[in-house]
Amino acid sequence: MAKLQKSIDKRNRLIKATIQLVNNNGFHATPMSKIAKMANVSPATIYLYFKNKQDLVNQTYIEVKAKYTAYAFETYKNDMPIEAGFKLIWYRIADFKLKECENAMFLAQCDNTPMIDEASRKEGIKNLQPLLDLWARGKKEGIIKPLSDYLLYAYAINPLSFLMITQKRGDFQLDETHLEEAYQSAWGSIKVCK
Amino acid sequence: MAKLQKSIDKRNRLIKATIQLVNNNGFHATPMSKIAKMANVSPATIYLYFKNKQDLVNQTYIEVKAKYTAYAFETYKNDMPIEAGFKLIWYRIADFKLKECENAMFLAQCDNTPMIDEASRKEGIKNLQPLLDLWARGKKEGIIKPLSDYLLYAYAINPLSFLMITQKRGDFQLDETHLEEAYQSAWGSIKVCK
DNA sequence: AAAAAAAGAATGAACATTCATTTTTATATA
DNA sequence: TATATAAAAATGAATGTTCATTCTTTTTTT
Repeated sequence: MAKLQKSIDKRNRLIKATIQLVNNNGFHATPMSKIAKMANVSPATIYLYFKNKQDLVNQTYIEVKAKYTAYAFETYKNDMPIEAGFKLIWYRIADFKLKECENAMFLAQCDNTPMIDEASRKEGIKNLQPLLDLWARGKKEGIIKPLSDYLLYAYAINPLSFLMITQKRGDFQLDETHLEEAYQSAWGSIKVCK
Repeated sequence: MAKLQKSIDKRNRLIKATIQLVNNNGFHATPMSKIAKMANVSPATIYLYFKNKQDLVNQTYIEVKAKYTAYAFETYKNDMPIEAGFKLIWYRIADFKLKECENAMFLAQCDNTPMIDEASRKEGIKNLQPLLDLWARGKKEGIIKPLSDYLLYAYAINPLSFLMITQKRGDFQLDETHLEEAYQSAWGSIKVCK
């Protein structure tokens, strides 16, 4: 147990270092040697945990994506009313993007560059199912516009990534008021207008 | 004239090659030698046109951003009615993102990674002024929600980037119908609801 | 005392940038 | 107009560095 514990801890430090360094410098400008140093480990040790650099970043992506969706759906029950359920998930996602900024920035970079394997990307998307189910239910009930999931995601969820990035750059502060406004815009863009 | 013409042509080829290679491989996985080869030029020649690799990518960014905004506002007049003006600009932007996919993908990658200098990024944003002016006018007239420009951009414009990327990945096809739906979502998220 | 984990140093490839020449272009002269 | 020459542009090869990965040895665990 002690051994396994130690290993997991080391692995976590490597993943954490990868996130921070890739956020600041990008994937290819992040040398394995720096990751090792930040994780207090020898460069060679990384290869005991990961096959190579690509594998390290793929696994990091999958892990962060899983953490993200776990957080998003933690308190959601799939029999909730549509709008309440959506609001809950939306605020959880917003929360994650603002509080777990490091993780969210990492995902944004992965999702907008060719740095992640196609397979790992697919793997990461799976966890979003509960939201897609909610939308399907909402469409059936005539509450949510009958649009492609991609369109719904583009308008209801993705703007949060943009706002997080501008916030991280210091151009803009996303406070409580803004958050409520953003939610209204998100809901306004996907709900059926009466 | 012949000489200058030739130079501009070479510079254009270098910028085009940079866009294509960075789109496919990312900034740091794109060697100068490959850029040179694709532009039919010696590696050393690049340094006659650009100070170094960072300068090359910065200038490419600024140039593409300028092309993007020029296209967006080409037919817009600043005395147009709010909704008509917005609709015009929105469709021009959509058009650009779908037709000039290479250019748009490049901008998306630049805007979501640390690959561009802060100064060049600022430079690129300036050209967006006509849209901000339109929004200011719309807010004054009570037609557009009194939100921060960043929020308006996040909901009205940025989703197009996400849709373009998913389209490029082949996950989703953004046809005429979808485009109309997307416009309705965009306008729905920023217009004052009556 | 054997096996597993970790380490630091070594290896070899890739790369940005520069250097020494060559080629092209522009200019001046006859 | 044709030729010589200076200047500019372009080149391929060289340079020195950085880096991912592996190798050999040491340390820790069982």
